[in-house]
Amino acid sequence: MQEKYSPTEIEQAAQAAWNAAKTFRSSEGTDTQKPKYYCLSMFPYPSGKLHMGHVRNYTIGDVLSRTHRMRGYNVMQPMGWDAFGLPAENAAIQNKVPPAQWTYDNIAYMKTQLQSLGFALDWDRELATCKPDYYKWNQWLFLRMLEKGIAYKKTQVVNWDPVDQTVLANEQVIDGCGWRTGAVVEKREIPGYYFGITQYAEELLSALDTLPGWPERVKTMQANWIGKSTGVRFAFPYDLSAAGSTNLPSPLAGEGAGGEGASGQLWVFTTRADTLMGVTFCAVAAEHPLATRAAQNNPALAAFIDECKHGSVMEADMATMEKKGLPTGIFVSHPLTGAQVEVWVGNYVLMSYGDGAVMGVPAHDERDFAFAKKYGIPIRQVIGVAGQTFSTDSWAEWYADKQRGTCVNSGKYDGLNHEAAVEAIASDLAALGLGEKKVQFRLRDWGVSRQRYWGCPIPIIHCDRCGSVPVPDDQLPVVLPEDCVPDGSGNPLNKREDFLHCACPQCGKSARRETDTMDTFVDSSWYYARYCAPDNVTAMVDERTNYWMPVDQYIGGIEHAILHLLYSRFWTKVMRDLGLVNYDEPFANLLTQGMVLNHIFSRRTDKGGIEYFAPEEIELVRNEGGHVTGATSLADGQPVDYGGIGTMSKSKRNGVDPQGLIEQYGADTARFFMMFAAPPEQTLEWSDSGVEGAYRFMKRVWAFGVQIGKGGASMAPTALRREIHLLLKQANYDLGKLQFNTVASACMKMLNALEKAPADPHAREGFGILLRILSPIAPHISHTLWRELAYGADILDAAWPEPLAAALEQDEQELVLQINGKHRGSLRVKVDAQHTAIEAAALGTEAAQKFMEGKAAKKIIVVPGRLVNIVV
RNA sequence: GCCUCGGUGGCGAAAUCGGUAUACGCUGUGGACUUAAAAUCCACUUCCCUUUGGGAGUGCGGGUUCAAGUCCCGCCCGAGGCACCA
Repeated sequence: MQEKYSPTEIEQAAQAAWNAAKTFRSSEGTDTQKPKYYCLSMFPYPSGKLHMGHVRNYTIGDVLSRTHRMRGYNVMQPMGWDAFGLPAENAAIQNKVPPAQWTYDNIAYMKTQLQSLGFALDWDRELATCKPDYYKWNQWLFLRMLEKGIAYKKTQVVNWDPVDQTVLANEQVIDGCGWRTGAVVEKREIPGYYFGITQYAEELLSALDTLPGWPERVKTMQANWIGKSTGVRFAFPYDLSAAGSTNLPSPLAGEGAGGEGASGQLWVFTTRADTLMGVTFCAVAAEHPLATRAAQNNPALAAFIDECKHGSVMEADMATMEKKGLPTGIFVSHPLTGAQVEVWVGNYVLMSYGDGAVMGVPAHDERDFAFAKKYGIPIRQVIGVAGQTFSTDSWAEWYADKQRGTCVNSGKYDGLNHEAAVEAIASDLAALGLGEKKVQFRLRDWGVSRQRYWGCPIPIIHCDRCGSVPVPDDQLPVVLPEDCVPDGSGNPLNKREDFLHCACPQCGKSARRETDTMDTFVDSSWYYARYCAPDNVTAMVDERTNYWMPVDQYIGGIEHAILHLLYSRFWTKVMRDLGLVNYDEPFANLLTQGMVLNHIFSRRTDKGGIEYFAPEEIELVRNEGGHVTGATSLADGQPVDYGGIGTMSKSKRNGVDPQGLIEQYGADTARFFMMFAAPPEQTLEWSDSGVEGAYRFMKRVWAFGVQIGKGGASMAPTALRREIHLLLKQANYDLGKLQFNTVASACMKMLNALEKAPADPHAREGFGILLRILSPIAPHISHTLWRELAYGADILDAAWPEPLAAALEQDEQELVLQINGKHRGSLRVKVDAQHTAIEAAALGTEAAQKFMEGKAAKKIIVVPGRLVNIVV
């Protein structure tokens, strides 16, 4: 055994041994005695290099995999590549390399990085979503969903760059302008395919209760996203044939929502039907038929509608922009009073949400209040709270209070509370045939069409005679050509005659292939199921999937809390309903790791885009307190904008490559430091100060192993033995909480204790416990020392240590002494001492005598095993 | 803007059910070893006060309690998400 700790040597040897023995190959049912444990970390996008977020993610998964293996589970931990996506196209634009080649090169390099970290991965199950044998099944399931009506076609609104004549991703829109051209982005409606996730809204919401292994915050976020609300959908009738505002209400006007005829009904949804008597205007989206109609002979309105169509489609932009509106001159009738209500076009009303129209109640909705103040629309109070005075001068929180408010100025509804008023008004609307109570979801259907090259082709053929025809199953997969090089001016598939040209499956005549590809969230919605049957060429999944699924522990970034996790849950339910799998939910337990953050530096390009700088390309400017305030480019010495801290990502170029760390200190140090730095769920601002400490610890573990020898053990209890077992108890408790930073601490505390008593008869037992607790975090050094010190053949086959009750026993314990809640000393008592004895002992202490100042004790609180508080 | 989470020494953090705030580590300071440096080891390291002792203290302001980092109310700041980044 070498005197000196040499990580490169022992890590390469350990990894070679694992590879040769295929140690981490998993198989189903070979050992039916063992419960299965499917441990899955979210697969990476092959962006080029690993970053610290990956190291954190995959080390967490590895710690859990190795711990469960030692605890006797049949473990599977696979790895693959989320290989389709936008960055490959951006790289192609920059370097003129085909996305396929760039992606495969990145996968090859990142695989060597993952392997050098010593993860217990079953590489036999590796998959990449850009390979036809994987995405064939995206296409196959798409066709099944089309047959069942879960997939369908309708128009979608996209960001359109008028200069590049191309669709932009939200990420490519900066302050409403195209990232490369600087042109003001337009909203454009184009056809696209959707998945009917709203058909599953109710189950996606209620089934959250069947997921006790998910963090509450993730379930709350998903529930809010699905956004179930009970309200009233009702109509304002209108008749435009009688011009002007004097037209009489005609509640019996023609049926149909938002009809385009002269008469019709303007439908809206509200959760505050109790405020219906306070409606003073309606607002519709720029694309609403009534807006279109009004604009026909109103040039100012037409111009405003045009203006509404500029800017991005992002909700965050919509919510923060200035709320603007313009009256249409069209009046609709209040469904209950018949009063005339003017219709406005509002830039904040979305056509894609609900009916594309809302009622305006300025007195009881903060946004409507601001809108009404701005445009001089009447404000009519219809809700009151006892003791509060309403004023149209400024908004007050209670105006929208559902709990305390009751109806006022509302005729027959006066005095009713929120619920009673909603019931009464809903039933009156229903009697008129103008509305009903309705459950509505905020969740929208999932638009999956992307006007991009590097993705899974949508298996549709367009025929002039037959229309959109599904590609027959026996012609799947529709293979994406891998030699295209996008140039930023649209999808290169549109120029590929060999891809475009095909025969119509129905009539056999010449036809054109669909060039849109699928959202990459489709790829990641079922990869976890494919890992279970990666080699099946005749089916998407098979019985092995039902053995392994659901995933016992899923680990990934909190940024995926809503979209990826919700889409995966939806996809699972679709597969279940198609009879492909027998489980309802894909992920039994979920650990959402906090993001690893780093400073972001950027500069505006002359066209209004943003150019990011990597940390190694800049020099930091700090203030006296050491806080980063700015930076300059090393290349040109000119200042760059400091964007604060944010997630490490390829696009912001602020990722830190772990390679240097691994080469300098070894994988064990990198892994240990990553686990030690913070608890997994917490956001972590990257800093490598402290890596030295982790490395020092590894060296000390090695040095202790070198000098401990192979001596035997005695049974006599010692202080060391008690301390080691106490730390072990704590470590096992923390492991159960997935709090690995304190497990790492426990390892350090164990070593501190061992170093103080190297000659203790229990030192060898204690070191054996330390090695096993450490092994999931730093597997190479533990593997090597376990074998060298003859604890056993392979530490992976060793039993996980449990604390011994005999080692923890004690007959005295120390209690904290408080006087009036202040810490004043301590006292030692027998473990089995009665309360009265403890009280007497406490009162007899010197500290009690001193701080009670001769006063009598009013009350004595004894917390067993912890403290005594004397109140005087 | 909306939804979710977080804020504890100079820094990363710990504190299990409301019960000793700052474990473990980093940095720093002093010392040992060395011709010297590195490495290693030892000691100290929340702040304030004149102490051998005492006081304050977990983003800010209130509250509940014998006792609050932990529970309640109101703010401030940071991060994640907001449906075409993944």
